[in-house]
Amino acid sequence: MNRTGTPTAPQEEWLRLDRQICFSLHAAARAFNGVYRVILKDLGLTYPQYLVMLVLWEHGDLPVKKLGEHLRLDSGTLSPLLKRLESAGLVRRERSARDERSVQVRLTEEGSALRERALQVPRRIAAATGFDIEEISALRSRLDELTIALDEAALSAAAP
Amino acid sequence: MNRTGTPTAPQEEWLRLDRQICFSLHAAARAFNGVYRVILKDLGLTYPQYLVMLVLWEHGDLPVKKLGEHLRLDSGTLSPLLKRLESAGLVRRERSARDERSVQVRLTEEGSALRERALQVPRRIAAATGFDIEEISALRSRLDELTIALDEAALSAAAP
DNA sequence: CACAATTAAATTGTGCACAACTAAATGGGG
DNA sequence: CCCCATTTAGTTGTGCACAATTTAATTGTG
Repeated sequence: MNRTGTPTAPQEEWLRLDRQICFSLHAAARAFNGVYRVILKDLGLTYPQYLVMLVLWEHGDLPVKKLGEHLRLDSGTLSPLLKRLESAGLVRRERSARDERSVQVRLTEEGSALRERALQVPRRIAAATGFDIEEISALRSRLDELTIALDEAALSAAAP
Repeated sequence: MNRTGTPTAPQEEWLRLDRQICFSLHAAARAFNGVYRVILKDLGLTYPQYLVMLVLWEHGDLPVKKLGEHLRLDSGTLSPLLKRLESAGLVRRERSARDERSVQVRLTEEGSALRERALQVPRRIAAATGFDIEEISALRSRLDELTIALDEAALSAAAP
């Protein structure tokens, strides 16, 4: 490799590197998932369900559409997930009166109350990473840059 | 926050930060997945299938167990995935003669040949990230550290 | 040798991600 | 005012991740 990032290594080498980076990200996401799984078991939440609850706790009641924008998830993922949160008694779903296409997701008493118990989660996760808050922030920034770049690339599709 | 990484922010603030880091990683993994999906469509592979093929191209034929160790995946995930790769004609699965519990995964001619077409994938992915090779390597190192720490934490389980 | 413990795959069941499609409500242009 | 494009949720089908269980082969130990 050289300082400009222009590939000089043979393609074989690139294939090996590709395995490393895509595998690393994949593995890290699953490792995170595993730690959350353990810690969230107490709360009866999965990791994606926890993400939904975090958004609702932060922003209050939201239509499914807005929830999906915050989380980059579509109704294909959210509809069944919200149905499970509803049968767990944490949210209610109500058709909006103003626009009958829209479904408002509302925290129940129980859903709001769960927030108190969730307050200890981030500390435990941070402890599990062994990273301090600045390292976490730095990594987060890198990942966000990456996500933005990748989303753009996915839009401009599959040109070689 | 302060320079030691000791939390001084209120728990409320931590909840917001937690949303950010776990969300960032989750989103980055899915964005990566999306770009691979587009690029791998040509090859008729999904992202996890591509990971399996990369390991086989690099290490040659392997038993399911070893494959799982390289990828941190168990037979619950690999068995159906390998079945799909087999019906796509890319691998064969054969019970080992020496140890009948073990199943050897072997590349077919077609599976080996696919490697040639895969050689262009990493360049296209790297282009999509917009990162140069050193940035990618640095990020990879960070993620690997994170994965190791998280795996350890998951083992020592759910102590508050 | 016999038998219990271990190991390797596969299977089953749950949940998430996403593409493709459907259904219903909305809103703007002729 | 009516029709049609758009918007919002939901549904269906495929594939992955993982826990729990099952089956079969192997290994270790008395």
